[in-house]
Amino acid sequence: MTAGSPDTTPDGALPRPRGGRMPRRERRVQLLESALEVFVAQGYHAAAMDDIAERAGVSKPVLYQHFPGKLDLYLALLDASCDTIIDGCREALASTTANKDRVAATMKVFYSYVASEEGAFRLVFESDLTSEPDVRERVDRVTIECASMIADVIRTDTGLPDEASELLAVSLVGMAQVSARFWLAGGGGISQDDAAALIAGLAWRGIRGYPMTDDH
Amino acid sequence: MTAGSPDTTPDGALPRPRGGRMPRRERRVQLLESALEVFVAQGYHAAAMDDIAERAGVSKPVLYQHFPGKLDLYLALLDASCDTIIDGCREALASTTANKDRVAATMKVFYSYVASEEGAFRLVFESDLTSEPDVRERVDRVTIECASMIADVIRTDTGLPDEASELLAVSLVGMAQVSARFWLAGGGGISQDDAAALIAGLAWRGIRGYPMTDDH
DNA sequence: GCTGCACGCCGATCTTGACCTCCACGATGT
DNA sequence: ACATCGTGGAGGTCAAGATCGGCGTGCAGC
Repeated sequence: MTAGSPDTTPDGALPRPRGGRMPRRERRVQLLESALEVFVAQGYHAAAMDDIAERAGVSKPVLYQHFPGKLDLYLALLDASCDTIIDGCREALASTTANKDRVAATMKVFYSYVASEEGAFRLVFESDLTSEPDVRERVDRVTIECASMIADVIRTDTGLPDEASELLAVSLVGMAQVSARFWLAGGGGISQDDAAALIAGLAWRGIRGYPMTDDH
Repeated sequence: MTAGSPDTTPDGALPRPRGGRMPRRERRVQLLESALEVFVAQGYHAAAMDDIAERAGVSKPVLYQHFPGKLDLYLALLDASCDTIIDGCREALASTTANKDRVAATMKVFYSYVASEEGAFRLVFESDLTSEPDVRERVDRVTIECASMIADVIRTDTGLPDEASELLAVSLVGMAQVSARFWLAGGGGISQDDAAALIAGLAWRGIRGYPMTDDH
């Protein structure tokens, strides 16, 4: 079994002779970490199970002992990432009752999610497997659940009908996720906090402009 | 050569005996139309050259007579779709000097682009081939060029620094494209014009809130 | 009318990458 | 010594991109 350099496995651990093994649960966690790195770097289609196994420093059958198939491995990671951003959004909205602060907190959550070291957001915002229904369902659910929480606030405070509130909420989610990804790709001309505050300011100015008496 | 039903090719034309042929330029146009239908419906990876050939009512070697490979076929369609939205955005911004109307016109363009019958926007906003550099470059260029045009207006009217203007512009682009796609998927509870106007109103309220004296 | 050529076309096949599995090995605990 | 567990070298299988070698038609020239 080849290693990247003499005496170490690809992740820098000491070489493990045949049977140099881990408890099953530790191995599963390690495989997920390696898989995430590969899927984030290459996307689903360009990532081969060979690549993932190599990154984990194991052979391919080990992957199949823990996951029924490649798609299952991907969905396990996607689920975790979806939960992260949905939970974060919920917590941000619940963290205060002041709407201006809710907007700021939510924007901060999106920027932190996109900025996180392991890049799990790419499985949600930049998936190349959305033709697969199980993936599409999860990716859409992120937008729908985040928007739904935001729409509840909009509806309560503006009296706008459901469809309008939902569409406004979705556009705020779109603003957050597209600008955060652009900020990340742009190499940080603005700090993360300043960028999040800037876009939160735009969002707040926009959304506070809907008084209760407004109708369209 | 089999057909979907007796006496017709898949596109409903009468069967063409061997040698029933088209001039080269007409054939190329027809192949592009068929390819677009298949890529839009299935995405790049799930679309097979067999599928495209069958949709066009020809054999696979005919595809390779007009396009060096699958990726080239996809890029030809992607380029056309990118040009459509960039040109539309430019025309919308140039159509008036009133900023409020610029915002409305640009939003209308995004909603019309997403609503268009053949669904070419999916190659730009929902591509599953962004791990391929040639695709990534084009898809990013749409966001960057649209945002750049919008940022010029923002910078001129607010005096905000370049990076801030760009980021605000990108968030407006994100708001447009994500809300338009959500509106399309939602089955039209709101009319296209009402939806575009609603989101344009949010955008306008947000962006007009940056007076020249504002600093961050 | 015949022949040769240009053009557009296709059935069959090749090639290859990658998902997934077979069968057996080594380490560990009892 | 044996059972169990975690593991790997090797390879089966197949889908799909791409190509080979040749065919049929229409037309111009003789």
